[in-house]
Amino acid sequence: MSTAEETAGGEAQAWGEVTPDAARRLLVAAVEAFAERGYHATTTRDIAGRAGMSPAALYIHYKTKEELLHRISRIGHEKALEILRTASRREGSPTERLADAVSSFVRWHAGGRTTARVVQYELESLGPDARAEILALRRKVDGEVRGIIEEGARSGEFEVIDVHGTTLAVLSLCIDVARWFNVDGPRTPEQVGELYADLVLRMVGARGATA
Amino acid sequence: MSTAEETAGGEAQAWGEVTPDAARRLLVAAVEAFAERGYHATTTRDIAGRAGMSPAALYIHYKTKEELLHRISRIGHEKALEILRTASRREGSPTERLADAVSSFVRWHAGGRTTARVVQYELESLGPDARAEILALRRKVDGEVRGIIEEGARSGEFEVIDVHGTTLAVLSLCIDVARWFNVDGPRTPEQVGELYADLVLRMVGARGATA
DNA sequence: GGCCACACTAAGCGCTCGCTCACCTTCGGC
DNA sequence: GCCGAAGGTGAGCGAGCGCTTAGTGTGGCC
Repeated sequence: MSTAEETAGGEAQAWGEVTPDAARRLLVAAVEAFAERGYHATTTRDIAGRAGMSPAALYIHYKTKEELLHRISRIGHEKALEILRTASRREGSPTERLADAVSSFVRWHAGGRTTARVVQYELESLGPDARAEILALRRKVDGEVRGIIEEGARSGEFEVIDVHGTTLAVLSLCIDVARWFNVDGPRTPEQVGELYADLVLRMVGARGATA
Repeated sequence: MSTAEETAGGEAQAWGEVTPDAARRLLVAAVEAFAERGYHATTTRDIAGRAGMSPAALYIHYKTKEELLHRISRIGHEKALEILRTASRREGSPTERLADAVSSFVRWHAGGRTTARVVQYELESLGPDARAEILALRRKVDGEVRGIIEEGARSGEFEVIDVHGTTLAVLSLCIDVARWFNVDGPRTPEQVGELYADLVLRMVGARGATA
């Protein structure tokens, strides 16, 4: 924990870019509500209430309830993509970069579980246009991970039979952390990140994976 | 595809035990609707319509919409548990049994994706009592997989640092198949099952995992 | 053939949903 | 000190929700 914002109820630092203050409070309230109950089970009255406002206030800053989900989903996916890009483009062997990518991606899913849940599991609540936009971002996310695995396979550093399938599995493993991770559980996000990096290196047959 | 029931729209054979006929049709309709749109976004009118009945017909066979979800969830979890128990209790080394468990568990999640989605992702839509009952079943599911991994670790056949964490990851990997698997995609459930069995054997450091 | 239990429907109740609208504050600029 | 824009509220709209109720067909049993 390097900053105070990472404590319970936090994650808010990620939304610093959202500008009028009231709009940000509504967005954060929506993230919490969507993560707790799901998009369809959340009412606009609940969101406004959490933000300390009347139900009508929501519609000053957002056209519809769906626009809230869309905004959350886009910002979240951009953040996820940025995390993987940073890991992918740093210096180092494919092994090091894959371990870095997995551990930081997992840390984000565990530590920011509230946000990650909405981002990863409420995709289908979006309308067709918004969903298409988000799916394009997801393909880029896939591409970053596949790139590292492909490189390791080409160089002989990894032993992978099915690059596409393995990429899918690695991402799936990381994403599902948002479903089961429990803040009050026995593991910190850092510990899960480390464990998962090790497991993934084993999956790709990286030489020197923890024996 | 060994039987006609496994074709599109199928999965229905799994509900053979549900009687009378109308109650089963409603249950199958509910599974499809919940999987497509989620529990909260599904209306009782939609379920009844899919089953070719009037909205009121639902309440002859089920007390509430939630009872439908509860029934689906319980039957599904029992089926999942049965699959893992069969693999866990057969003869063979931990390696063989783990490969069998993962490949059959994954086949179920991919082939019966509709059902598996509801079973795995609509848990939180249940009320407290029903959820507690289902969570007990999930702990048994965990136990079956952990048992195999523990045995392999004890005998030295596997190289596992964190048995609990690895069990969690293996199950997570299998379960998430229900989220991403696409019937029209390039892989059959059998192929995904095989791929995943290999990946999991690598994760546990099984000797003789595909090199 | 009369009767009842059962499965089902048409209509609709009470409620809550997403969202709107008329109105009220607050505040910087002149 | 007045003014308009920006940000907010209270009340309430039409719609659709989960679920109920009164009534309808139908098949098996004596």
